[in-house]
Amino acid sequence: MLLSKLFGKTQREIPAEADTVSHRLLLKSGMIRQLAAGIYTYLPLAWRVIGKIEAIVRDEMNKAGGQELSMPVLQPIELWQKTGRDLAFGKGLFTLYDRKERQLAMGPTHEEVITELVSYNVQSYRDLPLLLYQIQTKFRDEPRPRGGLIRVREFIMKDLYSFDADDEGLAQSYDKMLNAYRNLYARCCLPAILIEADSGAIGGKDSHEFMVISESGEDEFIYCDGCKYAANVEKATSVKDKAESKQPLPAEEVATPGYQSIGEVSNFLGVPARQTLKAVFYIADKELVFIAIRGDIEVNETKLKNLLHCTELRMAGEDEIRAAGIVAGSASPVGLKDIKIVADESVTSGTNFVAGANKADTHLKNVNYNRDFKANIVADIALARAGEVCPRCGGRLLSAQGIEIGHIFKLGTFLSEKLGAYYIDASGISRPIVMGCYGIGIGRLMAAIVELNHDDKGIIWPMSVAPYLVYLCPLYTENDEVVKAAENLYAELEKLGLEVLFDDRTESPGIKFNDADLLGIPLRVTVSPRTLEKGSVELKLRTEKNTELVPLDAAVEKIKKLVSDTQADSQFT
RNA sequence: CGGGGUGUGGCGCAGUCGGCUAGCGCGCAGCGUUUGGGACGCUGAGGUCGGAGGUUCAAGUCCUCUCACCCCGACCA
Repeated sequence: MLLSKLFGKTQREIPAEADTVSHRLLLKSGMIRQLAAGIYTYLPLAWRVIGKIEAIVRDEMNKAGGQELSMPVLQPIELWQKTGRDLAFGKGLFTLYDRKERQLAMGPTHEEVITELVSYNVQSYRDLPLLLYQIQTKFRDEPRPRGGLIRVREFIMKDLYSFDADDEGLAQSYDKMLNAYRNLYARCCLPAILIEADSGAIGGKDSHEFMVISESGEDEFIYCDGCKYAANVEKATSVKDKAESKQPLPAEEVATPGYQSIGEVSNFLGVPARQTLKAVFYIADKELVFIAIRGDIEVNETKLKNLLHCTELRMAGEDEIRAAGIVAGSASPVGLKDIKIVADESVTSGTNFVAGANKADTHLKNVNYNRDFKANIVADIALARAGEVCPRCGGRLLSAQGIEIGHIFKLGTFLSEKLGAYYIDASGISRPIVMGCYGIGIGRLMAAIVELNHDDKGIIWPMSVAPYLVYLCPLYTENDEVVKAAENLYAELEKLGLEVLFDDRTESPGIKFNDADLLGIPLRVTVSPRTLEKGSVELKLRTEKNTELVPLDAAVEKIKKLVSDTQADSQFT
């Protein structure tokens, strides 16, 4: 490809709104352009990268036994109503009306469509297992797109759906995908970390995410160096410092004039925060819920939401709390009636807590669970934090910020039951098909690769996904010798099928080198009067600092070797 | 949805107390001189100042409404 003909220009300056590394570099290199919030055009260079990532993903899916197909973007809303997931997605669903006033959803994912399809095509256990996948554009009206390609509203996604006769079959399919994912990330030079995850709106039981550590990521996960434990904060559990466990003392009121927050109250009374109980109020699908949790622990809203089986959960406003007759600042589960109380496990294991008294400027000392109050539900709704103790091995937990580059789910049978996807087993009994689904955001993957492979000069594409492998860079293009040598090289490399970006522009060396670095093409080949004087060309890998002079007649061989060597390397990173 | 911010050529920005023809840098086009890490000179093209309404002799500048985008939060496979 001649650079002079390539559509898309590198930018000297970039829009101020770009704040993540990948967003900046993809804009500066002229590879993407934003059309609206979370909606991007991929220019030719980016599209080549996308194509290469897709090819790797496709290859791994096929190797695992997947069959590719394509499904509609436009999906009747009734299909979503059947599974109830129109509510789970809520406003995240892009919808529109056709001329007959029928409502359609722009597919945010395709479990409904594929399950409907499979229900039609599968009747017998002999038809199972089945792995079907698609690589398509999906739509989600995210409340806040961000980070360039990290979180968008229109995105290319690979989704594979597995269909098995039973849980054991599902476990096998799940393992196959786990394996395929590991391979594919390795091929893309991404050090992906497998973590336990919450399954969110999609439902189901087991779920894992693949994360890549990056400050541009929007997920936090907790992990342990001692063992393999790693989980999204939404899901993570931890062992907290113990509260005291002594003989319960008689409860007594104490005056706490003007002290409301846990910090203030524990300070004033000289009691550690873990010996206090705090009250937090949520509105779960319009119902006010009282949360009792130890003062030093935060509520994990994901756990709470799952526990309450609600679709909408938010913190209650002060007026809503007051309307329920509760004294904000001194709220207490003690003596409370007619309000659902959810207690974190932490409140049941300690003794003699300080809690509110439901009376202004007053708290209660020596409050004990069971004796002084009871909860409707007791469960783990605590947020795990770095520094706490690992639930598996007793080590110290750490936390990291990351980009979610893959999410896999054991769905089970709830979708097949709702959509009538049943099969007849060997003994002639009708059973629901057991499902799994396995997603990867292709564009986000590209952004993640940039996040993890760059320097202050620009992108450093791994050979496996680079838009071109060789950046052919003649200097002093008014020099006929240079042009001739470069054109010969170009022809020979093209003949070998190597993808070459030929910088045929009459620009100064500085501009050419800087563009080469910015675009991140793995191998730069410089031809100039200086190199030709020695009958050579200069080779430089984007990953390396130093350059190497190679005789003209050996150049093609050497380039070929460098390209295939690094490509092979990258598969095992 | 709550909080904060920004909208002026393709990109980055300036524009005072309302004042006359809306500027600068980059990029773009032409010519010439240059050239191993973003050269220089000259010439030139390119603008509904986000939009609507208002105040005024006069609005990029003031007022009202509105739209878009960004950041934090909520939210989010």
